[in-house]
Amino acid sequence: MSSPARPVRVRIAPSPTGDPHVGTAYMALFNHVFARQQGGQFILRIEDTDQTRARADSEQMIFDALRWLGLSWDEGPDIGGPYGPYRQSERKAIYREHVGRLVAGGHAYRCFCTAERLAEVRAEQQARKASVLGYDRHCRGLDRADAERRAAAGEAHTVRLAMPLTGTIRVDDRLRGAVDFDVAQIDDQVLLKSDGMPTYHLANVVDDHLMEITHVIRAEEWISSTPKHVALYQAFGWEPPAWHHLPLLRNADRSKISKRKNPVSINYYRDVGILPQALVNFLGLMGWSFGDDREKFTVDEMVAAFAWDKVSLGGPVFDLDKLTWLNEKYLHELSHDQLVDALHAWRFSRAYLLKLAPLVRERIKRLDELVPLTEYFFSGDLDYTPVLADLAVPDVPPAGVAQGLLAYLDKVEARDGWDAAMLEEVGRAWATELGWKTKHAFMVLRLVVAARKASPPVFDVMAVLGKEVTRRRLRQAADLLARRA
RNA sequence: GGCCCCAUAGUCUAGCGGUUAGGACGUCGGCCUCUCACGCCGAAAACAAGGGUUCAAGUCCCUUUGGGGUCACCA
Repeated sequence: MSSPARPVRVRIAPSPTGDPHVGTAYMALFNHVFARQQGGQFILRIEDTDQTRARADSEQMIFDALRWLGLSWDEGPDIGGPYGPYRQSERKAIYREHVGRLVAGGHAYRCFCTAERLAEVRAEQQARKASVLGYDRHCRGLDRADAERRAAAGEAHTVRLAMPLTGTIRVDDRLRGAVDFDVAQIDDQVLLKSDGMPTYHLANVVDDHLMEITHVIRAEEWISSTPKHVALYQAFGWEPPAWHHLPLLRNADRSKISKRKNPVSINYYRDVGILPQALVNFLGLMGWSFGDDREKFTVDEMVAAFAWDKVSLGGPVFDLDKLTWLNEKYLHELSHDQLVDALHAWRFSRAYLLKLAPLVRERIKRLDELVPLTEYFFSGDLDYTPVLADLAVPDVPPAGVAQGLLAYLDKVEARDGWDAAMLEEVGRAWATELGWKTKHAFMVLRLVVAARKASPPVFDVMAVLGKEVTRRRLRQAADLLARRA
């Protein structure tokens, strides 16, 4: 922004820790639109520095979901580019070298504090209701040569940023104006973890600089860590990008959108038959408008009309009803041919029927029984009213059943992949743990996913139904049971 | 709790000192119609509160209230 000749380069940096998130799509849309309008580049960078949370199939799902939405990128791990690698786990040497520079310059220091000590410090601060929580800078005063010796000897440690001790740091947010932070509020952030991986803060600053990112367009939740990033830019002697913090998508209760309260996986919307152009359009309506009454528009139209001053900062509630209305508009616009294509891409494909075939083959006496038998595979939310009485486990109150269902969900989500064997393995362990007979436990699951007492093996049903729809049904049923209690 | 952000109907939003505060979703009513849906017409529904500034405040400033975010070897 400071030198107008510099081409606009923006990025999104999702971490592959689960399902492709609508928040990722939301940020991708605004980055993509701005880059295209400015004739710049949009970069996709994978922030996979947390090995404990990384999920094997997650990265590919992010690519697929964004492609499905039509939000293309110019550089990324899958297509390469002149600023690669675009996967942070492949850039460890770069971060290490930069941290070395910081330490040498006195802008960072090695910290040998154990997780236990940090927990104690935190507990102590909470106990005395300290106004400012955070690291107590215990290792900041360590003799430098001594610290280097300990590190060289292999002693486990992290590297922390030595924040300025007095003064304020100004974040010039392009959407809100200047935001000042008192450095007394900010502790010495870990830059390099003891496993040698960088934290987000370090990796993000180093990569944004090296990749020549000009505008950081990200969610509002980052705004309070931005002063740390600004301090890092200062420590490196680099010029920070232009900051744009967009509002957070919200649940109906206005908290930050979360899977506990709202479907957040892009795959969910795909699986219940939302068209990609409707989802993208809807996301464009969240926090942005043409300035007139236009609500239905394409990405191209948004690119043509985009302006930062048309962004509103109140956190928008993600309203499924309005998304559905928009989807209806797009659906009605399709030709018969296109409708059939959409249905085919959704569930009426040979591939999907092939998944259904083994489940129904022995259960139908005539072909005309297929549809009534498999209706719940082609439905979104189910109506549990007819089976409400059966949706129970002997001697367990409804609230307990609800909790049990959510517990199953948690266990299953902690695992990679989605197949019947895994689902059953988790299911058996879960039933044992709760002390529920498998017969009862599995019947409840069956009623949740199929809303009927007769179905193919429940874990096969869940496998074909997919994670998103299964998750939603478990939550809906749990909510229903919790409300009855 | 500290710090930071935000504030027009239940929801998404227009408004950028002078408007009967506009549009959309949802809700309700009606029309159309063999049914349903679509479509069309209509209704109820908002400037969080209090102080300023100004001839004039939804619009500018302050305070309060409310909501949110953040305070990890997660991003």
